[in-house]
Amino acid sequence: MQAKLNELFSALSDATRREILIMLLEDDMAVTDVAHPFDMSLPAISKHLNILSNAGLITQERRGRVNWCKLEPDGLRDASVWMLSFGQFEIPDIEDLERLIESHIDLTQKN
Amino acid sequence: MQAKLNELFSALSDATRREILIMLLEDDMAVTDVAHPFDMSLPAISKHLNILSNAGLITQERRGRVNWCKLEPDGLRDASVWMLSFGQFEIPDIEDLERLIESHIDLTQKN
DNA sequence: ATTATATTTAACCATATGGTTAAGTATTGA
DNA sequence: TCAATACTTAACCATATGGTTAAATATAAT
Repeated sequence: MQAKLNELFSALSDATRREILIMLLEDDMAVTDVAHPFDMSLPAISKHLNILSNAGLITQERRGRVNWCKLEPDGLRDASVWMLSFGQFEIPDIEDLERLIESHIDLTQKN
Repeated sequence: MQAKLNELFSALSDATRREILIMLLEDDMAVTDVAHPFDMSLPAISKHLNILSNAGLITQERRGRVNWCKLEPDGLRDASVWMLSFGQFEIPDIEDLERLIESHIDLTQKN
């Protein structure tokens, strides 16, 4: 359990990886397409995707030469259970939430 | 924002630090007392506490020679907002939640 | 004044992390 | 069959992380 949480929170602690997750909210993507918006080499992105896979946040399915990346919807569960059971955070301001959701949408549309 | 989230998730990615947070749910504690249950030097714990402070998860208040550590109730807010806005995790099984909360209680009582 | 307590700072170490480039491996298209 | 595409693997590098011990600092107690 602790090891799993370490992996999960650690995977979430990198901004590139969080952006990848948000991109995958829209749709499944090939590795090359995930890499496209980033100023970073393909192997670097490949590593990030492995980290997200190992944390259970995405799955990858190879079809031909394309490796399709998709969100694992249950991936955040353990982390969210921990945070809820910890129970010390405020119910977030609904406007914060809306602002952030919109910023995700801006992000996925600016490409 | 991204830097703040990096710091937050990164602070949460260590099991020692998560345990410290859970201990502080019970009550404010002096650094030495925080260190007590861990098989780790005092300077190591001191570093962990700094990381938690910088992430905004705890505050420290020096009174005399004792540095009192207390939970910062709003500390998890940004992280929880991000996770909620991401919105892809299941509402956790209520039994998972109860089991975990009890495990926190066990933890704080076994001392 | 001296000593004990509570904690931090400094210097160090091993391993982990996040990036790079270059080379390797399948698969697809011409 | 040959070349292009879509990756992954390997080797490397700089910096970060999480621990250590030893020394320094500040307060409290004797």
